[in-house]
Amino acid sequence: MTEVLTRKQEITQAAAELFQKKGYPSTSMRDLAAKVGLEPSSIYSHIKSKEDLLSDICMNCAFEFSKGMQWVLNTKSSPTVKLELLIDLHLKMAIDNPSSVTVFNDEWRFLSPDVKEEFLELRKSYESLFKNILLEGRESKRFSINNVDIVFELIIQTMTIFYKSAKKHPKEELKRQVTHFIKEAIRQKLEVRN
Amino acid sequence: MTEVLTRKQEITQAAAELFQKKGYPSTSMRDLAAKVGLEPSSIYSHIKSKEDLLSDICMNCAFEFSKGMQWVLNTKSSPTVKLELLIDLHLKMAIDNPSSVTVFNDEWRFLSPDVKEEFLELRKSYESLFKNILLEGRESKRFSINNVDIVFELIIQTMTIFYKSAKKHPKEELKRQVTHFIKEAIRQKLEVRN
DNA sequence: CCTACCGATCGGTAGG
DNA sequence: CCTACCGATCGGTAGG
Repeated sequence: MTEVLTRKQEITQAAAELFQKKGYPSTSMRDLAAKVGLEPSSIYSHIKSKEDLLSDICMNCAFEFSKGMQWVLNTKSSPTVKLELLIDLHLKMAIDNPSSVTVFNDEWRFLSPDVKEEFLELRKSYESLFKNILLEGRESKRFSINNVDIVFELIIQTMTIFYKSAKKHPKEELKRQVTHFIKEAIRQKLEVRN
Repeated sequence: MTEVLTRKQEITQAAAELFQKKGYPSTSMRDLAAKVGLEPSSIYSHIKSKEDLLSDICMNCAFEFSKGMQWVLNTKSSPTVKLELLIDLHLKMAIDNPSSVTVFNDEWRFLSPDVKEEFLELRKSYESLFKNILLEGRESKRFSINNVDIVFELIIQTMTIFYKSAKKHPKEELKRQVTHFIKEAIRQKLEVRN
């Protein structure tokens, strides 16, 4: 039973690596078969379609991010700490499964319409919860944020460095620099009274 | 004579829009032909190959960025002003030709090996000049930058918001927010003497 | 998990 | 700029 899961997971993992390297549309099932040492048609004993592989990878990441967000919210910590925990979450996702997260980020537009709709709903919910933390931080005078939508996107883009450069820099260094960069960018300057 | 150029440019522009929307590998010459109102084979009266379209788009952007960098360096202004001008440059590129810049950023990996090599050389040179400005700012105590390589990548990633969100926000608002975000992120905190 | 095979689509050419 | 067409490759199925 674990044997079946393992085989399918092995294929899915190999697919994630190929989708990352070559992109989803130009990865062929023959590429994938060669990578896992099977004949092309044999792949279909384990998975339903090429489309399903992409769905599995993207939706899995989406759920992991949602779960991570719930965990962060449950800590009931300050906006500053929540933001730090979210940076950790994005780093952890990138370190644990770099291929899947890259595919999740760059190849989701090739999802079939149905799955894409579900995917975008999850993402929208995640974005909304993230922005709430930024708003909370602004209202409590911890963050200096003029336009929450723009700053949210800036933070998200900033964190993509985790999987675009994960190999080039040590994990802890990356975490320190990114956290510092983001926190300084939105730091509330206290007025100095003379 | 301008007629010839115009027709080719029209096709290249249409290609950029399709490559952006569907990705290079899954854009077919039949898609492109339909978009410009020709039969598939007629495209080849104006361009040499699908590959050449991608090369034109990517290399053109690369040269424009290089030219922009030279212009900025020639101002011989302070690192702070140079950084602001580079942010303007990235914004201007994204506004003037959003499709091409997106393709330049996301689809260059599909360039043929020869062109890719040339492309990466141009990019490496651009990165090097950009980092020099950051170093200059750090040495003159204007920027607080711990790891130049990481901060460079953070800034570049930050600026991708220009073409990922150009439609969602007014240009001037985007420029103000992004410039503020980056400058605060690397701002040198002056020590306060009591 | 394999052999054999399918219809569809691809980038591109010949010839006018 | 079009008609006609090519070989290659695609995702996937039938049948065992």
